[in-house]
Amino acid sequence: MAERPVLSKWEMDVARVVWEIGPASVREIHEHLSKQRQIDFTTVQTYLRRMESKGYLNSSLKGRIRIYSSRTRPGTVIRENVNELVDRLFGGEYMPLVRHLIEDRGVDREKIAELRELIERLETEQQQKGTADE
Amino acid sequence: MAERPVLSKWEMDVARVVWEIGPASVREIHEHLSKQRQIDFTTVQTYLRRMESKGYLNSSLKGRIRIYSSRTRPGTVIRENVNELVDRLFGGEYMPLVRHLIEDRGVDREKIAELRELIERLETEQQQKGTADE
DNA sequence: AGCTTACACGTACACGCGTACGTCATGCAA
DNA sequence: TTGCATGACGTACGCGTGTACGTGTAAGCT
Repeated sequence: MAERPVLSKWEMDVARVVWEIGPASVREIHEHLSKQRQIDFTTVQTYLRRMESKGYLNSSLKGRIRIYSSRTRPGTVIRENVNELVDRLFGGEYMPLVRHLIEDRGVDREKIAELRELIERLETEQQQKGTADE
Repeated sequence: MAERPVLSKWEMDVARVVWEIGPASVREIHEHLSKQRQIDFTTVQTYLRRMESKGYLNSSLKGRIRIYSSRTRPGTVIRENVNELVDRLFGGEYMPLVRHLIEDRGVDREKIAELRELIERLETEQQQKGTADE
């Protein structure tokens, strides 16, 4: 578990783009981000540089163009961030967050079905582990 | 929905204490926090000052002691933070986060029961709304 | 060959945050 | 009544972050 400095708010957006489009030049990443918000080319460049030095990205020169690629999988970064929030806001317990989410946001039929299916699956997995114990 | 500057990482911890113990002096809050981590009295004082100017706290002098109390309910702040994270990491969709939480952390029997109960309840609520539609 | 464009890279700068010191006033003890 | 303790409040400082400019250089166009 690499001990990385955290990604800042906006760096995270850059990371999301890199995950989405894969290894890419600054320009490509910038173009992608520009669709979502006004942001300067060199600002993106700075983000990428910093993210590389933080260990989140790799880069190499292809000709005179620098290509950045991700060193971290989305799942890892998401987990780190979610854990952080769960610790901070819910004292490390994640069920209250689950509860908050579905109570606060509300669920339609579709989501209920999804949840139902999910716990169905988890229960059978659980049972398999369970039979070993008893 | 007051447009407040966000609470920083550590300010959040202070907020949690204020929510927990209610209106309190700097010293009381500092003592509470000290149990969790080494932190200077005046640092807490600075946090409280800044949090008041951000609109999260009220304060008044009781004699020569300043008493801080919360202007915001935990639910509100939690919601803001969770929304922020859901936007940033999951593009605004909260179900992927629910999924992430229970898949990543795993659930024991107890939690499955809790979930089951929760969606049971939601379903009946849903149904009541549903009958109006059809 | 000279000019323009595109890009890398160093540098900058203001603001927020985490942390704390120093000063001044006030209340209590001797 | 003269200290000492306690607390408020102003101030500071370094680091991270959001943002971008300026300079140098290489590639392509004329």
